[in-house]
Amino acid sequence: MPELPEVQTVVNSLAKLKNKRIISFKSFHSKIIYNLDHSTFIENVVNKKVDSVKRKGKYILIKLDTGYLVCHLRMTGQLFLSDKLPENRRHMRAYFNLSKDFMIYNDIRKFGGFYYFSSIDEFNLKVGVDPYEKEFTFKWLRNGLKSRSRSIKHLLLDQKFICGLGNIYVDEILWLTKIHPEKKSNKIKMIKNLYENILTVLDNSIKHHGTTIINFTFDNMKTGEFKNELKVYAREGMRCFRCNNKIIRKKIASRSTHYCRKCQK
DNA sequence: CCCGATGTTCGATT
DNA sequence: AAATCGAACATCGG
Repeated sequence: MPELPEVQTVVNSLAKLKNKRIISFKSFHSKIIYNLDHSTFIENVVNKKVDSVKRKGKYILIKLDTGYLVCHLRMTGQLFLSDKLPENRRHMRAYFNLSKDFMIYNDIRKFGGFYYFSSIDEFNLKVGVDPYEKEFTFKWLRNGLKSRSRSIKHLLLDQKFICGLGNIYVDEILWLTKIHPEKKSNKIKMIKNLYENILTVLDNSIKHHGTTIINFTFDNMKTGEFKNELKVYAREGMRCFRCNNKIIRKKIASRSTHYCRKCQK
């Protein structure tokens, strides 16, 4: 579910986590830690103080005294701060006790979870370039597209290339740039437009606190309003805002893809 | 009731 | 090497 704008929204909502200390960790789902066994994870995380909360791609990076507590929300994860444990704990998979309050992790589908990395280099192996990093330049994108021949939809979804884009925003960006999602990346002409539109779409969505279709929430059940700004995603059968043609939906790169056949070439 | 679909990622198989 | 598929899991709608 959450892509870069939603994860950024969650990171912003966790600002108060800075300088708090993790007193204890409790989990209710055995696969919640991806890269360590539970006792090793707890040894590394408990009694550490939070230095900063940032994001790379779709990962939430919580820098501790030593090492990084990393969270990925996958499809339905929700991470938020609360003074008390919620009444409804049906989907609560874990929580961190922060002495005065809690950081709670809910996840309907149980795909998401946590990592601990002792160094950021170890984490960085998992992802490519984030659109908000200085490495993300027009020239970098042009070289990346020219040197590959996959469909642009597939390439933009590849987290080891650009990290942070997912199914909603790739469809939105390609619609805005008038690029057909199956176009091979090395044949694309409007790379400058594509580069600018990646940042434009992400900026706009972050301003609206991301997109809530069904499950995305931040800061304990607040929802994102970018849903109202979507131009193609979830608009199958409706009219294209640009050319009035019907928006179609087709599986591309194994993902449900929305586009306008008439004005995306 | 059963089938398909859901915003993600990983690993196995073509 | 790159594309495709299923699996991880819960829920909802047709």
